[in-house]
Amino acid sequence: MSYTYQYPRPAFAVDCVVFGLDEEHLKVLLIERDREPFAGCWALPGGFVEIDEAIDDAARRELAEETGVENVFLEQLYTFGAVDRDPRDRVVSVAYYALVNLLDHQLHAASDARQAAWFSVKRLPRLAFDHREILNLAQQRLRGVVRYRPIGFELLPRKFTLRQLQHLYETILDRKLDKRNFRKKILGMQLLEELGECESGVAHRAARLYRFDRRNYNQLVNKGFNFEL
Amino acid sequence: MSYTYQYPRPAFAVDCVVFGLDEEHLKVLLIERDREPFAGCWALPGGFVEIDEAIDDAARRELAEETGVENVFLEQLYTFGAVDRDPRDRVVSVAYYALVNLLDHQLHAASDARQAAWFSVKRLPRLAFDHREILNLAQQRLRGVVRYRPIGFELLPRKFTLRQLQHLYETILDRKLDKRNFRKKILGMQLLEELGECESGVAHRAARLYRFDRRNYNQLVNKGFNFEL
DNA sequence: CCAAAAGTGTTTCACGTACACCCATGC
DNA sequence: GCATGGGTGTACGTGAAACACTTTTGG
Repeated sequence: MSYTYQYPRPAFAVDCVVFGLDEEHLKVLLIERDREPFAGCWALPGGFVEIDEAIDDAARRELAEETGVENVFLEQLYTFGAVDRDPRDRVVSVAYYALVNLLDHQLHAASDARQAAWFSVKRLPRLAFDHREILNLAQQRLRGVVRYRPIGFELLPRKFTLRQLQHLYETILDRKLDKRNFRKKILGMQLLEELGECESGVAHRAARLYRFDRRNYNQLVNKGFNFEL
Repeated sequence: MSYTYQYPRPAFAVDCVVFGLDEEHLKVLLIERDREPFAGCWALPGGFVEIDEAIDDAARRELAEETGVENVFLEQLYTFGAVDRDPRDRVVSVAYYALVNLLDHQLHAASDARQAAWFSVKRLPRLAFDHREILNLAQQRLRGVVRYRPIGFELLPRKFTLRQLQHLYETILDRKLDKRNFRKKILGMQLLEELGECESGVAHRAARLYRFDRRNYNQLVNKGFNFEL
């Protein structure tokens, strides 16, 4: 089966930069490619868009197929279309970034990925194609976006402590924050619902658990509220 | 001549949302389509990307071909890829937004445009395809971006008065600003070079002319400065 | 001389920032 | 009992916001 057009067309792909957070680092989900070009090289999960498939859907599908990750926060990042970014053919790729809670997802490599694994953004292997450039832009976007939209929560479990939340911002923004000022500010926004529970299994005083109150956030936005770290 | 591929491929286009500013309104540059679909309908300038052409280059080329507008500030906005956004065929379009000084550009409709004209964003005709959606997103992006990047200047002549600059922000952000506070803040940033000249031909006291000091802005950024309105 | 916009300072208030100690828990 | 992080309040300074009058120019 083949398809013929009057003018040549680029191939059309998606790539996903999936961020996760552990106790130490900001991490990104990579796959080891099973095919040429760059077979054996680490790369962003992604692949070609089907002809009857919206781009966002393609990003979610490829992510699920190659890594097992599903139902996550996903937004378009940028479209990369340098003529020579793929050695085989002209390939235009719409890059997405996703935020997930690391522990929620069992990784299942499949499709044309040999394996899928988390890498610290500070210790990355060599990446295929222009994926390093895509990743850099995604990290930059993430830094910009967490400061004025409450999406950092996507990286945490549904119930989390203020310590975890502060650690999240410190990791992404790459600077220390003052504990008292952070708590004052974030609690003052009325976006966190205190659950009346505490964490357990820690070798120190257990911290209170909170969750992001999306309903109240939406109401506040309607009244003109702007989240800002 | 024709081109054959193993899998079907979307057609691949660009569209440009070109903003300009006059004494009254924020305006956008539209073309009247000469061909089906939507012949006779107003639309964003744009067209198909050549196979050996970077996407940005395609946006600039189409803009020049269809409207005569060249050498402008142009950035990628978003990629639109709904399956049914074009009735003929699957077409993915990378949208760009551009900022120009209205008076610098003589409009020359050509290529597949019958005419090109400026429309106030508050009084728009019906637009082809999903161009209204693209335009809305562009306007939203513009509002977001002028507040923390000094790109508003792209909409003004090289020499401008503080009045014009304030009017620009009031128009884009759609709210009144306090004259004294605005002047204090913008002059305090040391981004404007006073030219020692005044405007002429006005029926009131002539205002001083300034220009944006890009060199100094770049230096300040290197020292950690962040523009913020 | 009238209309129209240019240009200019001060006060007030909110918010960001800096900073240190006691408390609860697990081991 | 000790190590580890949890949790809390205040003082200071900067910057945003509110606000009105005089000056200049063209017609």
